[in-house]
Amino acid sequence: MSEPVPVLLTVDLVVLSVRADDLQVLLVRRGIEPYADAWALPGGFVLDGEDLPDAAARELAEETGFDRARVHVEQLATYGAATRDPRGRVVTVAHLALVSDPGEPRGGSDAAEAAWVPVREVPGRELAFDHERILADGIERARAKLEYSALGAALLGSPFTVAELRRVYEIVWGESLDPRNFHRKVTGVAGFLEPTGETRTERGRPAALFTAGPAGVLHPPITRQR
Amino acid sequence: MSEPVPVLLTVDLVVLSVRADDLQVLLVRRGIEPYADAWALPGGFVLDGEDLPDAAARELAEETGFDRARVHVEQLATYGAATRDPRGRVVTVAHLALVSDPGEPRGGSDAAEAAWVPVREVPGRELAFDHERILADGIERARAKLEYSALGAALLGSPFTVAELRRVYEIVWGESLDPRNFHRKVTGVAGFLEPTGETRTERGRPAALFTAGPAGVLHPPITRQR
DNA sequence: CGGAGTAATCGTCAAGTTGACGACAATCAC
DNA sequence: GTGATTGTCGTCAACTTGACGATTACTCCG
Repeated sequence: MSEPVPVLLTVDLVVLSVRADDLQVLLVRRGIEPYADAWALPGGFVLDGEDLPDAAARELAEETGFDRARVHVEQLATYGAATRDPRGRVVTVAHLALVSDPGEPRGGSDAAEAAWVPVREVPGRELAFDHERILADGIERARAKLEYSALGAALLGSPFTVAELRRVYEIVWGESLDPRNFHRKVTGVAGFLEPTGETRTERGRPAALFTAGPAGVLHPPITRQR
Repeated sequence: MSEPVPVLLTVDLVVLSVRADDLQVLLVRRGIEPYADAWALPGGFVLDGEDLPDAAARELAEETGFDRARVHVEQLATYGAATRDPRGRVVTVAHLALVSDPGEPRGGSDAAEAAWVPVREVPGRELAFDHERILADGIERARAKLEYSALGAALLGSPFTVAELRRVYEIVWGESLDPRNFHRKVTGVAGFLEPTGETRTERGRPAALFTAGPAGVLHPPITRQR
């Protein structure tokens, strides 16, 4: 019959950001066994009495200094293969965090070292545990949600221009988008972009500035190629 | 510092089916404390050495007799509020299962009683733990995934007619769909429906029979009203 | 057998959306 | 000023959607 088996519970974070014209993920170098010196997703044990969203927000704050108000964090999936951690039964609830470019990461308490790594360079490095799979799932979730949600803005500081938003889509999806059609699309969906009335000039004609609007979902969605 | 806290791990199942022209969920009456005699989602503890998908499939088989080959099961989300179970720290990994009408449920081992309940009648019954929230999340997931995935077929026996599939959409979404446009849409998306060449007659003109095609995602999606 | 009833399927048309791309606007560097 | 650069607006054909008429192929009943 069902015997309850105690497990250890962790939260791991797929922290994505668009930096240096690239989709990057925050990795930490593990200081302790198992997988000492290997790169891994930031994360840690869920503390006594702590809810999962709290644990994820706490780990994110420890690693990046971001507080939960400024970033998007959502639960991704839970990974519980019996053999995923050699120490025993450790189950992790992975979360996806999208942050705007935070500059250099703060060294966290558990982490010997933290670094932003372009996601396309990750397959070269061996990540600890099943973190490569978790990362792949997180990236796919982010790509998919850009289509129908207002998450692109979470990867940008506020306010932002339509061109900056388009660049986020292009970088995350890895395909180029027509500036005119993208502009028509995002400005045409009610509640998606909130015009500030301000403009910002960098090169060329000044661009209007927007903040994320109240619409959580985009209907109809912005479609990527198949 | 982070002290690992052992937790007990369960899997709970939101088992949905379209029966008697209604979206129904499989509930069990709890035989033991806490929440003895209350209705709850079927589920149970993850066993030693058991992976999460295996645990979910095992629980599903125990409650419904369905084997995993014939149903769609996917991980839904993980619920871990510290106070969700009065016995202590119990974290549950909820799964969504979509099954074709299985007739009456088998009484499971843990469950004193099992019953199919129309989802719209659930708010009247107090479900154990946070199961009401889990159920709501499962229903919303099912509704959303019908739009862009081939999951509708998982709620039907095989083969099925276009009208049966449309009825599934109407029941799950709670809105009526134009038969002609629906037919055009689903037969027009490549790889979605596989014609068997057979027909079935009930009333009126015989309907062509289909099986689910190889396409996992529908592009463009079938949209429901907003 | 000949309707009447019922449901499946095909067609049509206007309205809306998309993709491709031309044109113009508003800035900066010189 | 001129040219380079980028943002924004417009246009047009191709496609998709929503509404709905028409036809087809059965069963049932007299």
